[in-house]
Amino acid sequence: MKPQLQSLLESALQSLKDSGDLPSGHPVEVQLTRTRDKTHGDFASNLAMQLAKPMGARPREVAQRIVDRLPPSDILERVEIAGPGFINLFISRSARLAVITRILEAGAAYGRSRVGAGRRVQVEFVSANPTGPLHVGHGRGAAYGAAVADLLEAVGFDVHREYYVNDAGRQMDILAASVWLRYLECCGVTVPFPANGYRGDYVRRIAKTLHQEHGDAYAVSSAELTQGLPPDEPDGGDKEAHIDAVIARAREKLGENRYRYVFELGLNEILDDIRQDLEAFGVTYDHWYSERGLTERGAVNRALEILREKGQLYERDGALWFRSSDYGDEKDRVVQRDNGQTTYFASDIAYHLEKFERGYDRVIDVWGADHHGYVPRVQAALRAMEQDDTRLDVLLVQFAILYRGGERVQMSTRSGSFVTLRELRDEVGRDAARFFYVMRRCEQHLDFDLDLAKSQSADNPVYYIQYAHARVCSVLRQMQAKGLVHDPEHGRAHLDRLTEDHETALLGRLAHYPELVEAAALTQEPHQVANYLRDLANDFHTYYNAHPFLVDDAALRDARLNLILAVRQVIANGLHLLGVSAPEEM
RNA sequence: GCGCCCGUAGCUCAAUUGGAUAGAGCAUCGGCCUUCUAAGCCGAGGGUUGCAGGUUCGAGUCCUGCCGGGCGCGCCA
Repeated sequence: MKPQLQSLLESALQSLKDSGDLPSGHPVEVQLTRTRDKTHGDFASNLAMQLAKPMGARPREVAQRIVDRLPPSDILERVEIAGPGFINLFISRSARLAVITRILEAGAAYGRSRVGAGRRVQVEFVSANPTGPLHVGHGRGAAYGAAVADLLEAVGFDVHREYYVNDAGRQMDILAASVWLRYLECCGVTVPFPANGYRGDYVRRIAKTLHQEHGDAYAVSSAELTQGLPPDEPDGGDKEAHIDAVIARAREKLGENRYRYVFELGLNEILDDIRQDLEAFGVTYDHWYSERGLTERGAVNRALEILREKGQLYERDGALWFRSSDYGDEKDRVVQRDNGQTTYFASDIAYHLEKFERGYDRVIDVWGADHHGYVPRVQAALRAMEQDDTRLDVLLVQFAILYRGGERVQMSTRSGSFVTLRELRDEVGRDAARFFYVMRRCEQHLDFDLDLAKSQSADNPVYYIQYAHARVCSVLRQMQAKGLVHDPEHGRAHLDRLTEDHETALLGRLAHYPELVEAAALTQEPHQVANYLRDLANDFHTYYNAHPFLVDDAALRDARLNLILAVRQVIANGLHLLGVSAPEEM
C-alpha cells in the first residue's frame, strides 16, 4: 500500500517539475509515514515542508499544489492538508479491506520483500571460544544475530550465517592442559590444578571420556608433572607463567601427536556441544569458519604481507606492529609477538580480508559490547589494505542481566558456576528465551526476568502473543464443534461487512506488517517485530472480547473468520522471524 | 585521564530513525465471565524526555558543554 501511495506523490512531483513549478535537479525523497493519530489520516507526508524553500512558497501552498497534481486513484478516499503543511492521506475502504485477501493468498510469504534482492550479506555471530559451553551472555548474541539474519533474508538479501571458531591460540592450549590434568586425576595422580585452568565440570567429563578410551596410556607421575614448574599464583608465583609451563610440560610428556589428540578431543567435544546447543535454540549456520584453517593455508601471513608491502608494519621490542594509529585507532597494535606467534588480531585481519574478498556487499559482525574497543583497529586494518570498510557493520550487543525472585543472578566464569544457555533454555524454554533476548534494542542493557519468562500469564509478552495465535485456532475448533464450515470465498465476497472500529484497527495493523519487517531488517532492530506482535495481539484480544466471530449471519461470520485467519498468519510469520513457535493450543 | 554506549512515568522499555497532543507493559486503584480459552478485555491516576545552551518550520531524536551509570583502554582471546 505504501509504495502505491509513494508513486502517486512522485508523479505529482514529476508533474510539478514538468511545468517548471519545481526546479529540477533537486532530488527529493518522498517521505511517507504511518500516522499515530487517525484524525491525520492513514499516512502523512512532509513533502511540502521539504519543498517550501526550493519552491519559494509557504508549505501549505506547496501542499495544495502537490495535492492538485495527484493522479486519481481508487485507493485514496480523500486527502487533507493539515498543521504546518502535512499532506494527510486517507485510504479507501476497499483498499483497506484488500489486505486480508493479500495475506491469505501470500501465507507465510506475507511480509517478505525484495528490497535486498541481488545483494549478499554475511552475518557472523556468537563466535564464542570453544573452551566451554555457551553461557547466557552468548545467548543474546545468538538470538539477536539469528533474528537479524532471518530479517535480512525476509527482505530479499542473500544471507550467509557464519560462526568463527577460535580453534587456535593460547586459550585452546589452556583447555587441552586442563583436560589432561583432570585426566591425570582420573588415573589417580594427584595434581595441583592451575589457577588459570578451566574448572568447569565439562572439563572433567571430557577427561573421563579420554580415560575410558585410553586407560592410563596418557598418564605421568605427579613428580614428572610438577618438577621444576614455576610456582602458581596461590604460591606467590605468576599464574600466566605457570599455566604456560604446564602447557609446555604437557607437550613434552605427551609428545606432539598425543598432545594434539587431547587438544582435538577437547575442541571437538565442546564444539559439538555448542553446535547442538545452538541448534536446539533454533540457531543454525551455513559455515563454521576455522581460525586454524586460516593460519594453515597461509591467509594470516598473506594479510600481513599486504600490510608490509604498504609499509604499514614495523618492528619494535622484537615484536611486529601495525600502524593502526594512522587510521584512527588510539595506538598501534601488535600483530606478531616477540615469541614469533601471531596475535588474535592478526587472524582477525586475515579473516576480515577474506570476508571482503568473498565479495559480500555487506559484512555484519555481532559482538559483545565489551569488545567495542576492538572495532577501530579492525576498520583500520581494512582501510590499510585498501578495502572499503564502510561495508562492515559491527553490531554491539550489551549484556543481559538475569533476575530471579527480584534478585540479580550472579555469574562468574572463574568459579565455573556461570549460568549456561542450556540451563536457561531448560528453565524458561526456547520460545521465551528467544523472545526475551530480542525484546530490547541491542545497545540497551537487558534485564532478563526469569520468573516473568516462565510465568504463563498475560504479563509474559511471549505467552500473550502465542495465546492470540492459539485463540484463533481455538475458534476454528469451536466452529467445527458447532458443525459450521468456513467458506473463505464467501467471506472474501463480504469483507465490506467488517465495519467495526476494532476491525478497522486490525486492518491497519496488518497492512503495516511488511513495512515494519523492512524497517526492522534495514536497521537491524528485531525488537520492532517483538513490539509489533504485542500490539497486534492486543488488537486481536480486544476484538475477541468485543465481538463474537461465530455469529449466525454466515456472510459476516465468514468475513470475520477471514480477518482472524489473516491475524493468525501474521502472528505466525512474525514469531517465526524471531525463532519463536506459534502453538495451536495452550 | 581518554574512547564507545546508555539516561524517557514508581519499575522495565517504545517512540515509524527530524514530524503533529511522548506511548505500551508491570505495579496501584475501579469495573467486565449464563456467551468462541478470564493465559483475556475496559477505565483511572502517573512526564520540565538527567541539566544548560545551540541548529530549524519542527528536537526524546542532531551539535556543544556539564552530571550520573555501564563497558573498554595487554606482545590476552
